[in-house]
Amino acid sequence: MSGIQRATGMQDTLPDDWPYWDLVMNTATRLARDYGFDRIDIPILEYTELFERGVGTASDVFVQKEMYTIAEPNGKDLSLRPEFTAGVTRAFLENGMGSWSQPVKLFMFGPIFRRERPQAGRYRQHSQFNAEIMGEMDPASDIEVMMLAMNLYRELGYRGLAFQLNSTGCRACRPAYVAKLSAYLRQFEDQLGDVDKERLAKNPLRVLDSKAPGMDELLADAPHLVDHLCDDCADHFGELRQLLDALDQRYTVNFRLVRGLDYYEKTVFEVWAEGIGAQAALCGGGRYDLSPEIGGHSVPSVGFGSGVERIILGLKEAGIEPPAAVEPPVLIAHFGGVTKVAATQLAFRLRHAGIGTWVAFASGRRSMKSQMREADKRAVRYVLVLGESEIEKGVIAVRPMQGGEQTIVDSTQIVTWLKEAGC
RNA sequence: GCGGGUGUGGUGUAGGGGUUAACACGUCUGGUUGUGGCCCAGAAGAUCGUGGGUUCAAAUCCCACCACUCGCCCCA
Repeated sequence: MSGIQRATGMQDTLPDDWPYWDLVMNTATRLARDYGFDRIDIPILEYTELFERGVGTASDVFVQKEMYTIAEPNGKDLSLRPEFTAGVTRAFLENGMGSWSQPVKLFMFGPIFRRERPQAGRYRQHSQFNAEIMGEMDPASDIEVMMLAMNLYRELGYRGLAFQLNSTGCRACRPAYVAKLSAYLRQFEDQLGDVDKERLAKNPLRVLDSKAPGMDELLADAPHLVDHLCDDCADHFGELRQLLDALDQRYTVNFRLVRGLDYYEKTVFEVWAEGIGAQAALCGGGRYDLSPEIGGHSVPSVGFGSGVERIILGLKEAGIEPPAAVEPPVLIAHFGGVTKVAATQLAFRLRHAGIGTWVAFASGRRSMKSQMREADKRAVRYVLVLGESEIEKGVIAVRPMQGGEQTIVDSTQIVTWLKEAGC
């Protein structure tokens, strides 16, 4: 087609998709509230500097190439948020949440923007469900966040879910490990692809994440980060695993799980499901402390983000159907003129009474047959026929569309009648 | 930013140089006096992604671009 199209990587969410969105958002909200999380909304636009200092320290690619930035006359550029974490951390500090009852447990929904190449389950604008526990170091808080994600997918009907778990250590223990890993990888440098050679030079941890063929063999004897944790990180990880075991949760300690945003420390995790193209991860999360980066005191936090479009894609592939949207059970047919006026009045009377109602529109005359066809396509339960003769007698002809005899109902009784019929 | 695939009415497809671009589904109207689903009749709707080029002639051949799509990078 010609004319203006959607911008690259943007999606229209059509009416047929909304049952899925309702299902996901309602389930997530209910679970989050059961777990003691409160909803927060934060701006879609923030000063670019926030992301530069928050996310930028971890992933310069994000900030330099993947953010949508709007130049402002005063020089304080704004950017569409590429993730939630920097924004909630800012909101935490700005609203003095450090003086609320600790920890602060928040969840949020909303669009996220990243200027990357679209592919299956990945868009330039996508919506995330995020949950964060802020101001708490206890590994039990890691568990709550992880279980919120897992149970969300379970309740939605996903099968074959698995936790992928790792610890990325902390400032104290990670550098020594990275040195060991680099030394190991340099032995095989000539076997690495261009991309991995560059990673080895810039950020060796990311080589672990490589999808290049032959990496399994190459990394077979690579050192594992979990074997090189400091006491603090090792204790945290150990307790986390104990708790997962106590909850009978299956998980894979995946030494190659390295999150792209490496502001994470200690816990990192994903939940994997099969069949979403190359995007197996339904969510990604972990422990972080972004607050010092943006000028605050330490706020140890743990959270995750989950892409709603990706969740829905998986539901569709698994053949999981959401409850159908509730459509009006009644359509009013008329013959124009005074009957149109009466039909319009009746429609609003029914709607005020809480009965969903369609009215047949017609700028001129319109055959009963045409209106009945419309009623059939709209799958209503009753057609209320309102013509001259009905108006004269003060009645309405009620035609049941799913079988049964057409009946005459007194106009004053129509609401009661429909309610009793279950509308 | 890099690579592969694809681009014909709303949707799914057919047509592979020659006057009115076909089919199915969908949409709308009608099938006598005010009544659905089946059936019948009819209508609307595409300058064949865009722009160049070759040719007497291009939806059909060539080039470029764009979009969509799958994957890489990165990530939910």
